[in-house]
Amino acid sequence: MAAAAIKTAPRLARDFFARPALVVARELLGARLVRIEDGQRLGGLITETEAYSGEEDLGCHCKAGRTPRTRVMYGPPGHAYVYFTYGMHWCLNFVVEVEDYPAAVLLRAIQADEGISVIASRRVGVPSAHWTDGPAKLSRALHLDKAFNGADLCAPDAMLFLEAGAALPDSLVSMSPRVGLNNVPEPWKSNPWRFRVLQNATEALRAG
DNA sequence: AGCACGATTAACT
DNA sequence: GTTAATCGTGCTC
Repeated sequence: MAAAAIKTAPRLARDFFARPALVVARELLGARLVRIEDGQRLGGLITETEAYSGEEDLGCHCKAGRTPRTRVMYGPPGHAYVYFTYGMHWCLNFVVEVEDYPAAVLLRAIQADEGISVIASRRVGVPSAHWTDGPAKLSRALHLDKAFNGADLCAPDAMLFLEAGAALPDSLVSMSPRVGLNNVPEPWKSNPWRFRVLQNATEALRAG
């Protein structure tokens, strides 16, 4: 797809994020993630998210309460929470709900369509279908790391932000348990707080 | 100071 | 299906 065919849309503002994590996670599907690097737009349409909300959610990092790592999740909504895991991976979240209540939406996959040549250079040897189909993969593709932890997504000069997309009907969305919570007790392990755009719908998104 | 584990990925068998 | 890579984080001693 030619870059010229991509239309910019209104940015998602703070009030979009200041809602329950489950609502934000669902509505982010179809929205556009944009990261400005060296004056160039990198990004794509969001196809998979997960919701994490509250200290009582034992799948959430904030089950440990306020710590140096979780500090930004207790801050105001509309900021990035970027954490490091497995000794080598960065994962991007968006802080949601209200200040002093820890909640975030994990970005698990995007359909990249801007800055493709830059993304390709970071994913040498990997088929394009797998460039950004995992939380750590998309962070690597867009060069997102701890430098973005706490970044305000709603600032006028933000280098990382979201743009509104077309609303997706429920028929194109699947809900399932969150990934990677194998040692987390029920019911949090099985709560269907993972949201995905169905495969065939992803193709439709790509076509526009 | 030491330890076990992790909101993952890629490369195996 | 299994497992190594690799180190920050939060917990225990």
